[in-house]
Amino acid sequence: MADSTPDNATDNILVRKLGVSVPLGGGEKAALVALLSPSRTVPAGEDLLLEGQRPEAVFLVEDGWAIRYKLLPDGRRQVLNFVLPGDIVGLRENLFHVTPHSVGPLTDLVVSGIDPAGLIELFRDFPKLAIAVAWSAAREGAMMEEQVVRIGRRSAYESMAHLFLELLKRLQMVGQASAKAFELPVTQEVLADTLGLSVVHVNRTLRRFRKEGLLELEEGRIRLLDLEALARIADFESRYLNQQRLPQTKREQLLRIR
Amino acid sequence: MADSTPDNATDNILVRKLGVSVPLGGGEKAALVALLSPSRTVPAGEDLLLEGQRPEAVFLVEDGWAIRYKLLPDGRRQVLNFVLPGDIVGLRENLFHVTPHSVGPLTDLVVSGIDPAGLIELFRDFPKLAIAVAWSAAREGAMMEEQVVRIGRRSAYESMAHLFLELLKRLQMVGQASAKAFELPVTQEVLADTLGLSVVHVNRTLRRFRKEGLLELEEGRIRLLDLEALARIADFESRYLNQQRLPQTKREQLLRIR
DNA sequence: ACGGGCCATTAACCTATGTTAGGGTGCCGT
DNA sequence: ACGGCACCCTAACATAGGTTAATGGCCCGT
Repeated sequence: MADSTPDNATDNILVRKLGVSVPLGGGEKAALVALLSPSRTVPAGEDLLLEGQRPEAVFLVEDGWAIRYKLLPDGRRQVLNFVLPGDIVGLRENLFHVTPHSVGPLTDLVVSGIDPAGLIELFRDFPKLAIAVAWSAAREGAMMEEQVVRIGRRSAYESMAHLFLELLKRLQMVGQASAKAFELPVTQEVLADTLGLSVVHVNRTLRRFRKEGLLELEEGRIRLLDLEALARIADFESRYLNQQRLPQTKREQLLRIR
Repeated sequence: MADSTPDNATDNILVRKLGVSVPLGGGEKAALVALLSPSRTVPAGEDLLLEGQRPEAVFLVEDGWAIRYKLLPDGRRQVLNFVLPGDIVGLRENLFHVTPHSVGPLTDLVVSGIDPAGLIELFRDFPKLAIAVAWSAAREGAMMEEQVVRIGRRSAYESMAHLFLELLKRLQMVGQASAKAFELPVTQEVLADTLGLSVVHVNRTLRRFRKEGLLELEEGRIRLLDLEALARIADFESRYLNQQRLPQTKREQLLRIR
């Protein structure tokens, strides 16, 4: 849930996101904002990054959705994760001379460019920023790990519930979701390619959720009707998204399984 | 296929690995080595990191294998990736209050501790090291993406071939594999939990590979008999593992280091 | 107003993979 | 030397999820 102090509310979305892990001072905020070039809109069809190409630019997504994905030669597609407002695209990829995945918008995308060299400059003067960026990268890594578990060891029913809950939380953090509903500008095909399923089975599974009264989904808007039930089905644990500290006792419990 | 200059051959394994992306000078190498505490051996049963715990230490793995894994409450396990010699454990996790996954040795593990604060200190004096570490983290991210595609969109047959090829390449880079064979200290259950399959199906799939004369696997040693065929089956593309460094000019731009 | 896409939906059928249930081997502790 | 115990292997059967195919709605360009 986004911080609600008036001060934070007016911050740039990037500042707000990085500020979650490390409190940023005025100088840091200003320096960060100064790095951003004026925003422009990328239309829904046009990929920002293409697998196998040289990564050119680094973007901050200010509004809209995109996916990171990979294609197999026979056309199968796997969506790696969703890119939401506040996310940075292309920073990690910039360390390679060839991008390992593509990034394609699902909606029109409002982005502003970031000068990667300038960002690295900044790290020298504001080490906190380096930590904040590293933290954000680590969080992305944690989400990727959840994605592996979802696909590898959860059923379609479980993993779809898990995905919806993750999206809800992520969107709430950037102020783009209410308590239980959000815009979901995604076809069933995209869901299928995210969860490693077929379109037909995604449809079947959605039907089941609807029949059980767990969610409504129409016209690109989803409403999760029973968060408790969904979290139980998915074994959803949002810790990896907000990283609160575990209470002492629970931590002790977790120690010696298996 | 480690670099074979006598100079590199005697380098510490961490130096050797980080040096792949960014050439390191003598001062950098020495400073890095100075960070390492004397190595000790962790027995095969004892987890280095436990999901949900506070991450305490950061290790360099000097010898042996481990897995990063997650457990679901009902006991299902998903292996996220393999930790091989030269890999660092716990650095990313140190940014969180709570570790998102466990790390368990598959063999006795020779590790030496790294002082994370000291490492971050070093980044100030040797920015190249920061880039090298970031590069290594990005490479891990790329491997994780491959893991998602393997599990989500490849068949058991394809994804097992893909995994074996990835392991072959990774081990060759640290001098632990010959042209087509390597030690594989892994039960079929571990393979199953890595690929999101059942043990029985792993066994079936191995039988098929054997029958087709594509590999031999016995007593913890695997030999890939037809790399070409396996690569074709898996659509294996090793670029994400090699990732030559950026061309000079671009890199200088990025670093702004002289 | 029409045709063609794209998308959601459903039913019928199929198969890759899971589950259950065993048997065999080698190793380890007593 | 013996009984676990971990691991590999296999067969028989079960099912989650894939495939194919068809229908209908909606939007968009002409």
